[in-house]
Amino acid sequence: MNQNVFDDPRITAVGLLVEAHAGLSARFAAQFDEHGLSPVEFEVLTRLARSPGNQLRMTDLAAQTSLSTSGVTRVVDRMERDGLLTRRACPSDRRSSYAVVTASGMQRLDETLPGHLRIIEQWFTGQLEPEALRALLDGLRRVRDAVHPGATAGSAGSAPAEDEAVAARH
Amino acid sequence: MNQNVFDDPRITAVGLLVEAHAGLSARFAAQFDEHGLSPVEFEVLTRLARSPGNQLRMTDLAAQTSLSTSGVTRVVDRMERDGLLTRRACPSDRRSSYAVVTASGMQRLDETLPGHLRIIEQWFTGQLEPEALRALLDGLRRVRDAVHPGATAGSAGSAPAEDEAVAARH
DNA sequence: TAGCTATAGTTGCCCAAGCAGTCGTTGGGC
DNA sequence: GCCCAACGACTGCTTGGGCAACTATAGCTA
Repeated sequence: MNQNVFDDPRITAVGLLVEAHAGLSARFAAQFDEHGLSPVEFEVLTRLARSPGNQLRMTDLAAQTSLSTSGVTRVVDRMERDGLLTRRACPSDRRSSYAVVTASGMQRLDETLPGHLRIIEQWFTGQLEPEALRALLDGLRRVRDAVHPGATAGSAGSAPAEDEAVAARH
Repeated sequence: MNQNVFDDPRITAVGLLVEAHAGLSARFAAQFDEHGLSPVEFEVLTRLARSPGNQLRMTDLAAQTSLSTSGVTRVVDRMERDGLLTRRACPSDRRSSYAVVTASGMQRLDETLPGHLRIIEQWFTGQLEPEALRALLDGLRRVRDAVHPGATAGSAGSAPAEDEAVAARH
């Protein structure tokens, strides 16, 4: 077999993206863990916290996260059990329910966020000069726009503001 | 709560990285699936195929992939069942065994790789002019070097050729 | 208003993977 | 040569998450 295939610059490029992502994710996970949160829980918490009223319908939450609706049901189960979230009935549609961040949940998030930002700074954004960082982010944005975050977010319809979120604005 | 925290450029930066990665991963997974492979299986196959003799000891394979040793045991189980791999006893150390790619495994890989490269080209490298791509990869490399892929790979010792790619060095 | 279809959420079942414990093997110290 | 700590692989147990089936509600159409 053509051994050189694996030296193809395209393979290398993907390798870099994957490794950078994996490395950062590991750092994040370790810090979340210090605050008793899993990566998904942190994601859920931020998504809710940035939404009006600190709440979101289960489906919308699923659309904004990396989870399926059944996945959301279970994460919310756990987080409700841990007191970070509550379910609240939707007055206008009895099928729907909101996941709402509790005071305790907000507090947990407040405790976690500063460290999280520090880690991003330390291992990601702070690694590059402003100009190089800008170039990196521009590139990522173009790739992101191409592959469409639809895979992850793409909640068509009711999602506010075209989504975005852990995403990008522009 | 300070709503603006979520507009922090650091959060946005991470969002871009995560979404670009997730979007690409989804495309890859879909194409792998067309060839009856999961992402892990593809990773295992490439790692072995690029190693001398198309083989690697279980532990080294684990070190080069995103899996634990027990994870490797099971993936290799499945792939052996499917005829893509075989286990071979290590003559010099009876504790170790090699995972070896079979002819059928190599063929599967050959069928899969061209499409994979095409997808990388189409959604990633081909999205940017050469200069912008170079800048993106430089940035990724610096971040990767900082977070050390050690978290994912870190196979000290016997790993061949300093590797690269989805891997890590020293 | 009766009926039909689409939607929101939950649950049963399954699978993939990690951790920790086990067993056999090895190699160094003496 | 003997002993013991370290190592390589595998297995039991548990956890997280997806898909598909199911229930209840909405809302359109006639």
